[in-house]
Amino acid sequence: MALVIAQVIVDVSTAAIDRPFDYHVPAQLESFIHPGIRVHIPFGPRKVQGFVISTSDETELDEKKLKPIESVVDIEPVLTAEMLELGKWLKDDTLCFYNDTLQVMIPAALRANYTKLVKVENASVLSEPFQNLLSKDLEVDFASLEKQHLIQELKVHLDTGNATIETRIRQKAKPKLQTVYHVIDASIELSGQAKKQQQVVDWILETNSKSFTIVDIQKHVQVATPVLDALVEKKILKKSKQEVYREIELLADTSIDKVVTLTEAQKEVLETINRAQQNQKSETFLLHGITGSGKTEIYLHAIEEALALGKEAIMLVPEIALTPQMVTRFKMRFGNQVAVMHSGLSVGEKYDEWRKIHRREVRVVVGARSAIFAPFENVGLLILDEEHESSYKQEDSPRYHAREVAKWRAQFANCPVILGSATPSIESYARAKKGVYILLELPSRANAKALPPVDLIDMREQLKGGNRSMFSMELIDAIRDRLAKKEQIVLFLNKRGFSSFVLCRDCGTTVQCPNCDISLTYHRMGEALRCHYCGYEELVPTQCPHCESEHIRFFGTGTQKVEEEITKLFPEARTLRMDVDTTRTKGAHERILHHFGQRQADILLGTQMIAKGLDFPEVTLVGVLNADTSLHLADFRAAEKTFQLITQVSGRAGRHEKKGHVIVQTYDPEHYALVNAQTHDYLGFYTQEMQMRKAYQYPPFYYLTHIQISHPEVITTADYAGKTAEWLRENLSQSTAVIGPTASAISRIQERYRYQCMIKYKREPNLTTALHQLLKLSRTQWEKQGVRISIDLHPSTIV
DNA sequence: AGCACGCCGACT
DNA sequence: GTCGGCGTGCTC
Repeated sequence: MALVIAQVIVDVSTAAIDRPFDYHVPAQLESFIHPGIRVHIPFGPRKVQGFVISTSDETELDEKKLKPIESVVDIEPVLTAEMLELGKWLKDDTLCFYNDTLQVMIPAALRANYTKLVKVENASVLSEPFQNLLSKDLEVDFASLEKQHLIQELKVHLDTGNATIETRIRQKAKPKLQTVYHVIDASIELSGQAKKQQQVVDWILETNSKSFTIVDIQKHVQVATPVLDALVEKKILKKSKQEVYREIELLADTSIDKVVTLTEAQKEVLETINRAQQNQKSETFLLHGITGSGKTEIYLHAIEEALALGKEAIMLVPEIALTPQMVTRFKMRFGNQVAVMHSGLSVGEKYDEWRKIHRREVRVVVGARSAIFAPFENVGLLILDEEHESSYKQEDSPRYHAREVAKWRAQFANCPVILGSATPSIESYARAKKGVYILLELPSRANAKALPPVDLIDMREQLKGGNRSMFSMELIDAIRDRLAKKEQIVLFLNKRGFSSFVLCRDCGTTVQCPNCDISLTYHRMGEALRCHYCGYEELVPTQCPHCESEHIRFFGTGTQKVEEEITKLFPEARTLRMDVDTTRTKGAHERILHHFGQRQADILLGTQMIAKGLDFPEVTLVGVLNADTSLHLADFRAAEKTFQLITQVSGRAGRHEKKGHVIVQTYDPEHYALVNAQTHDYLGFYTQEMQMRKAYQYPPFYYLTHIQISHPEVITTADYAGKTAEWLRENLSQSTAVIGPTASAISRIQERYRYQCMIKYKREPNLTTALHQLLKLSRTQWEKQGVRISIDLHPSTIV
């Protein structure tokens, strides 16, 4: 009999371990071991989990060196063959380890949790605190012993063999189980005293039930589990556990899905896409359609085509656009054929949605970034709505971009990708112009409504005129007018790169985070100051920590402050505020929008999260309070982001019968990003922005790679950043520019100073090889000094 | 990443 | 004399 060997990627993310390890497959496991199955394996002195990536009947190693696989974690593979391939590509594309890319493709619930567990033979010889920690099967967590300073004592018992240590591998969530009662024999006689039990039996006979849950019966008979258990005891019922999915709450809004007849323009676009689907062509379409042009309707029809062809579809939307409105629309169209994945779900809920996909119970997935890894095996269509959104890029390792993953999967599956947006990213539009993508345009609104007029209000003029509030006279008048007409208003506060902080008016001190070089952000809730980078939190001081002055107060324009001013200006208006503070709890997001949709408020005030996807017929005024904050970021995409933002919010006004109006307040009304947003001129903006990108040598004319060096001491950081730049200049071609090192915009995060280098290049065939060498150099020589290096091959924001 | 093996200072 | 510090090197 052939010797069976499995190649395993071990769940340890380190360079030295980043390769397959061979394991012997014991005979009794042979039929279970397939690529994509996870296994428990001994690794050195410990036990870990790993992914089987392939099997074979030979090994290059000495056979006797192989250890056997201990057990399988899964019955069915959690990763398809495609995923194993995708992971291999993705690790090279993002410069991370194979294990990282495989882990990112499975739901968090399945990722292993390792705990060291101490088992004791004889508890009576232990000290009292030690005994108190033990569970009833004489086990205790190693970490809790450490906390109680019982390691010394443990060592003694490890030596005598009275205690042993083992690693326990746990999963974060399990399938939810529900108790089901099955009827065995309802004809058994009950004693006259058992009234409740009799009621149950009567109900069973009446409805002729074969099985039911406690929830089912409680709708008709008031019973608790003891009664049912008594019936189980009498062999009338039998109890069993059954897997159920966690129910995801949806505030149903049936008005959303009306069957729409497509316009000629929509039909044409759809036909082009469907042709690619039918011909199994892996093409990338850039669907450029202005807000309200009916892109979603095209997605829905294209998905229908995919389903008709017997294929599956994945649709990505940015996190904040994954509104209940959007989800409901999909649920109404595709019923229980859809799984939904977004960050609002608990780990368990995400796991359940993932299992629906895994078991092929659904054929459509709507979700945020990570839904691109939906384990379908017969994908026919991939869609990224709002393709320009930065949330498609994961900002920590593996730093993947969902757009690139989508294109890879499309090529693998021979199917099209649709990138849709009203304001495509400059890179994507440039690619479409070059013919790399196929450009599809929807230049007018589906209901032929004109885009709303946009007024740019120069806030400098307001200031000159003596108006020091954050509302211009024009905006105040417009709000007053809409309130009188009982129409709704959306006010948008641009908070990108902006937050409220505490400032001492006497000495000018701002309260800084002790770990990061950044001002703490003021949160009214709990009167706390929080660091947005490390989570540090403290109470708002009543005295300046520097000069002890009591004239310390928070500054900056938070949504709460705007809300106060609205109340002052318009006492009669009902305002809903939507920001990180009011949407922290589960479902809060949905509730606020639902209330606004039900017209329980006149004004919806919010940040980024209200910029997208909202469609309320009564909204006729959109106000942008401060267009500038995103304009002056130290980021080459600042203008692009501002243009996109203003265009997106403007699209919220007057989508239906009533005419809309947009007021944008700014200190820089001549800026091309704002002027082009005012005239709804994407092409105009694109043309000017491309000139800037060309002049300053930014993407899409040049590629960028961002390298960050960090260390607890500033001198060491600067020193190694210099070494990095020097090394890059020596090892990259002449035409490639290495910029820096410079201190990062946030010079310290979590007690580590940060310096960065930027590589600008047009063609650098050896880039990844060189970067691998740099990483190796850093690992072997710099890491000992505590220097950390992180590389982002295609940075989307530069902070 | 862990964990063991291995070589030099302060203690019963 | 031993206990224990953390440097180095390996994990199929």
